[in-house]
Amino acid sequence: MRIATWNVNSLKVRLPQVLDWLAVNQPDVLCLQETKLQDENFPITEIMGAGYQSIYAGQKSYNGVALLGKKMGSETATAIPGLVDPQKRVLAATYGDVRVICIYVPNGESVGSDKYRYKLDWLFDLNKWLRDELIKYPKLALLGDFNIAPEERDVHDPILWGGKVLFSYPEREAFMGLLKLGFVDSFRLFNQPDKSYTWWDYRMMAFRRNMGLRIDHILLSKEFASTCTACTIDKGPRKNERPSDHSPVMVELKA
DNA sequence: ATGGTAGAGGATCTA
Repeated sequence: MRIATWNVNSLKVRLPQVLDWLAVNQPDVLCLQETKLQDENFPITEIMGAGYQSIYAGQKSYNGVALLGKKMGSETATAIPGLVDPQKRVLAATYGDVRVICIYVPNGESVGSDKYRYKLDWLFDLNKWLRDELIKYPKLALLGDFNIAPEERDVHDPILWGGKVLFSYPEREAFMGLLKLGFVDSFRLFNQPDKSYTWWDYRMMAFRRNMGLRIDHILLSKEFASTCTACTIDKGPRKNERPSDHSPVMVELKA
């Protein structure tokens, strides 16, 4: 089984790249973030043409998440239970005995801002919800754009980024809080190239200079992680014309 | 101290 995540920064612009990527990589489930599409505009027909079923939760202009599956998912959830939030950042569905939770964690803007507070509160509510989900679903994948670089080696310049949003201690503690629930960072189960990142700013030729951060993650429940055979970042799409600023990440799992 | 780019939508807001 293959499960992948990709922040596409507008599915309208990136649809041809997503269809190409699906054809080459054939994931069983692809999680998308920042679709920036209202539900009535979701390209279900084009995606069906590539052999995938769509589940989506979108809004105008911002945010928006989707799950593309070779089979249709069930038990769909479009928000953290009990959290009233007009921002579409969560989408969960069950594929066979596998629970997939796609998240687009708030960016946080800058440390100390209202959006930063919202991010930390949101992460607290996510943590609370996932305690129950882990009990309910032994095979659980939590993946998406976390907007957090957990460790120094996940940041091209940890001195420059020290204390800044995406790498501040409260955010990194919230990430560690998810690991403490029993999730495993699948990327670190394997030897990886040095300076592996998933996001590069569009500005200052950051990609060419590999000035990136690893902020897109695939966390697996312990039982599920024991079946994981690979986790890879695909830098290819970031080299496309009109690329997303994020690269896809994918895990492979035994049977 | 602040710019640089991209996307949505039609002036800014968000990232």
